[in-house]
Amino acid sequence: MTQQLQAPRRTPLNRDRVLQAAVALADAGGFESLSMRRLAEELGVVPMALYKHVANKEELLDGMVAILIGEIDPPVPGADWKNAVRLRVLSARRALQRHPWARRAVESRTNKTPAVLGYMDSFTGMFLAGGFTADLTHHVMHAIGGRMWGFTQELFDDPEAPPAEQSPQAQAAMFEQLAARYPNIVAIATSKIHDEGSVIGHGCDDQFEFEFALDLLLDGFERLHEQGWSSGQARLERR
Amino acid sequence: MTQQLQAPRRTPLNRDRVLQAAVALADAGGFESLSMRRLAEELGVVPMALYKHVANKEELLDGMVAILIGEIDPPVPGADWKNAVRLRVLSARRALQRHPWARRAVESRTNKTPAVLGYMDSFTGMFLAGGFTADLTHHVMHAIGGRMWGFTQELFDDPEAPPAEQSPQAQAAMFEQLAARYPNIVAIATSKIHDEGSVIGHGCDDQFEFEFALDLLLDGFERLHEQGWSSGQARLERR
DNA sequence: ACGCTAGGTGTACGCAGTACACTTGTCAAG
DNA sequence: CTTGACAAGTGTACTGCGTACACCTAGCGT
Repeated sequence: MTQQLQAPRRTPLNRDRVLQAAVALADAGGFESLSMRRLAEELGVVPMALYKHVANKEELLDGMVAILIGEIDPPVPGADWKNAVRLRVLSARRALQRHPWARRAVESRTNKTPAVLGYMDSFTGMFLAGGFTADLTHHVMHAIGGRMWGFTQELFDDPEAPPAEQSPQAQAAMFEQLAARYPNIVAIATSKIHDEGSVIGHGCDDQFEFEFALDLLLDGFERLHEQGWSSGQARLERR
Repeated sequence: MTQQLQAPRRTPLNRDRVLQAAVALADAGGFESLSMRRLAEELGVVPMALYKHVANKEELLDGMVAILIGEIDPPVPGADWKNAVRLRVLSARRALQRHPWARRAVESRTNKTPAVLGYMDSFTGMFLAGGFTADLTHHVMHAIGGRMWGFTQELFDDPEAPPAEQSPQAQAAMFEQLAARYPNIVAIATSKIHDEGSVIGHGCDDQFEFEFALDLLLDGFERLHEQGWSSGQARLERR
């Protein structure tokens, strides 16, 4: 009785609702905009209330990463190792793209929560199941590194915000200057324009770039695997 | 006269001294410990004084990255592209290791300062000089991504701080649990122990891992280059 | 002698994370 | 029905951060 009349008596918080809200907040406003205070406000609660459910902000981030990992597809059952890995990495990549904050979160964490370990373990298992030696698997896991998480250092992010309005000759002058200072960058940018009939600063096909590197690595792994590569032998062969 | 008697009249700050001090501070205390206030204190000056020399903290970080880039060796003149790239990346890696804060700094920045562009340009030039097409060079630059900076996402960082003192049977129980939960990770860790006669948590040979992935990529680049690879053709061939 | 300017100061604001002491609603045991 | 333990939420306060803005001051060219 007292309940429905006065205080709306919102359902109490719990760890999961806190994490979900944090994810939603970061999805909407980016990694930077996620603060304990804003999160609390979003949940209609005083900041310190959150600390009944997560120990501190670090743990909050760990929990968010765990949610992210939960969204990555498990290995597809029937596939050979190469396809299995490929599909899974691309699934991870999609998850990352749904949650742009995640790259920063993963980078900032010294990953060793159960969720992270579980993901890495299952990932490792794909190579072992494919007949890789533990040795090769180990190095391969290192090599795939960040890519396992579905991202790479995006180098050519947004190439120089919209050029603002500028007279054509000013633009040409600017271009001259760029070409003088960074001839090689301009060379490859120019070749792209030629291929695609697009304007400067068109941007790259991130997905293509990502798969390019991924497949290069996977092909390399395959070759080593077929050759019975081992790290001991490799060490000896190093100049 | 007034000078040498009273106020010690320290030499005035300038942008360079500020940046150098910032680098020193971050070297000593890590990325997290670098704040404008601490930096000012280190320089014997009030925080706001720094803003006469750098616009804000972002610019400070950009300046620090520029210093870092300055420490990377230029391309060695005589070498073929592969060696040139390899040596340069390893030089970048050494610079990164001298300045542990740099990974975070580079990650957090949306790199397009002149220093960064200059480095990328010169890097690009190594491939072009090696006879790579602009097309291949472009994708290769993406693929080498973070590695160009001398780091990769270090996944297995410090594997579980020193095990603390614990009874042998407690340790064995712990191991059982780990093995049950993360069988694959344990499998590769165990194989490493076997090879090297070392204890658990020995850690990885980061340098070896780094070069492993680097060479895998470089070999891949070489193969594509020899085959006259082009992205247009590659797109067509994708399933 | 004078005022401009570059470099340094002081004060203050809003935001962050979180320690610590408190109230309050719920429910099981006496 | 009382009680008192406990989990959830509150309020206040502290420290540290980046930095806006007004001010001072020494040294210089005119």
